[in-house]
Amino acid sequence: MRLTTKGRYAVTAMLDLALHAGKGPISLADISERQGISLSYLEQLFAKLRRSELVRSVRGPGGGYQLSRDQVNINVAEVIDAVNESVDATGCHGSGDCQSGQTCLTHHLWCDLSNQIHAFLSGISLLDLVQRKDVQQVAKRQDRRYVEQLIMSTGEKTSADNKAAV
Amino acid sequence: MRLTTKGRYAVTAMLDLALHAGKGPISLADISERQGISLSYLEQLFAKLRRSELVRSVRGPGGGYQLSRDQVNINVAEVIDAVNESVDATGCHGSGDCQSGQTCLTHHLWCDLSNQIHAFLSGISLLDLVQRKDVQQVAKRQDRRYVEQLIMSTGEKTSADNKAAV
DNA sequence: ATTTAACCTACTAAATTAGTCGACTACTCA
DNA sequence: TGAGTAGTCGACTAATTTAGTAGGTTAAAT
Repeated sequence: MRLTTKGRYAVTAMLDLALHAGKGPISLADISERQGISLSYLEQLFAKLRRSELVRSVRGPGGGYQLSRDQVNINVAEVIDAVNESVDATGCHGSGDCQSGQTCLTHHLWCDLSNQIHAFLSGISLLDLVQRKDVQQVAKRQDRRYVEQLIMSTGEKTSADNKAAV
Repeated sequence: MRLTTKGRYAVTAMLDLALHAGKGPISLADISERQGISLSYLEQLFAKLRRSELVRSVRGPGGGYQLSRDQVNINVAEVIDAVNESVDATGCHGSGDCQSGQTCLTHHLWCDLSNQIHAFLSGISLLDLVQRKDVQQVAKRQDRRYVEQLIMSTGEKTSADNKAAV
């Protein structure tokens, strides 16, 4: 079982998408900015998320990504699975041939744990997360920071060319 | 959070110790043989288990390791913590400074998951495992194999004094 | 004294993570 | 039509961790 920044980044990015849903496609550059994840790394993760049909992409200017399903129908376990190839805690991926073809002493323990974790994570949808108070607070802080940054940079570049107000 | 062979090996080895308790100290060579874990690697793991005071060692011939506490008072989470430095699922180790000093969007989610996993694993003692049917069956198979191997090797040595076979 | 087995340190190969870089393609808008 | 935006793709890299090796030292039993 591995639960590293990879899976965490994926869930965070998907949650960012969920939080900004209904405003058209969200670019990876925006997510990168808001969540502090490198753009190129996000590209890799979203390639997998797209293959798992969790997101849809729109190319060209104004393009980006959108959730391909309703927020209530995407759970955290799916997202992690998509980038991490499973939250399995066994070494034999559940097959039971852990010790030279036979089950090891603790095989069933890890199976139980895997089920436990999977049950927990698959019981949490993106909608659940979006509705959490702590998530909303952090999102608010991030959006504020994001807009400030935008004004700063556009102010420096061109004073008139101001396309995004939010 | 990492749950790899490292933590699994540690739990397996501790369970082996629990299963063969009351027969004096168990050598790492025996555990290595029965559980298919490299001796040198076991040494590293047991150095940590000893530092965490989960096992006591006896040096010299007939020496080995013993559980330092009653089986019912050692749980799986402790064992993993001892070798793995925690089953924490957050990237910030619970401190909440995940995104440049502030909590990231999904911080609380990973805290919840960590608690969930910890609660599950700390609720399982070595005694619980020893009493499980599936564990007893695997242990029986391993002991049988171990005795067979022992007879084989001693029989070959005394007859022709050749130490390398199998 | 010899053997056994814990103890300790340092090294290594392989895998994985977390990224970078550069080129290319699809699309929009002026 | 062409400039610019943003996804797509593949290859490459640095750092970290895992899993395991190797070699020696120390304590105890016979």
